[in-house]
Amino acid sequence: MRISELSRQTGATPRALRYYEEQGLLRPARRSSGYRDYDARAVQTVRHIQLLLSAGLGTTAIGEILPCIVDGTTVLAPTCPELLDALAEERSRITKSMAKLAEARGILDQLIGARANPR
DNA sequence: GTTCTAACA
DNA sequence: TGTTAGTA
Repeated sequence: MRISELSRQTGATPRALRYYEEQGLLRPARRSSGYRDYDARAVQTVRHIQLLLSAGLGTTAIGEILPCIVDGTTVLAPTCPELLDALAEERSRITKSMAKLAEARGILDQLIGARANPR
C-alpha cells in the first residue's frame, strides 16, 4: 500500500510516517515510481510505534525496542531484556518528573494560598 | 491527482 | 510537525 493508505489505517500523517522511516523505525520498499510501498505488517508496526511514543519513549529508544516486539495481536510482549530495561528506565524518568511537578504544585499552592488539592 | 525531497514568514 | 515548492 502507498503512504496515504497506511496513513488512513493508522491515523499517522504521511509526514510522521516519513519521519519514522528517517529514524529507522520503518523500512518500506520502493516502487519504480519512487513511491514508498508498505506491506500489511507496517500497520501493526506503526501502531506499536504510536503506543511506545504515547508512553513517552523517544524514537531512538523505540528503534531498539521495536525488534523485541512479538507479532501478537495489539500489545507487546516483554521478550528480550533490552525492552524491560528501556521501559523501566522510562518509568523511573516519569517518577522523577512527577516528583518535580508535585514540588512545583506545592509552591504554587503556597503562592496562591490554596488548599491541598485545588484542581 | 499522488508522492517525493528539501527547507522554513 | 505543518506546510510549501517544484517534480516525476
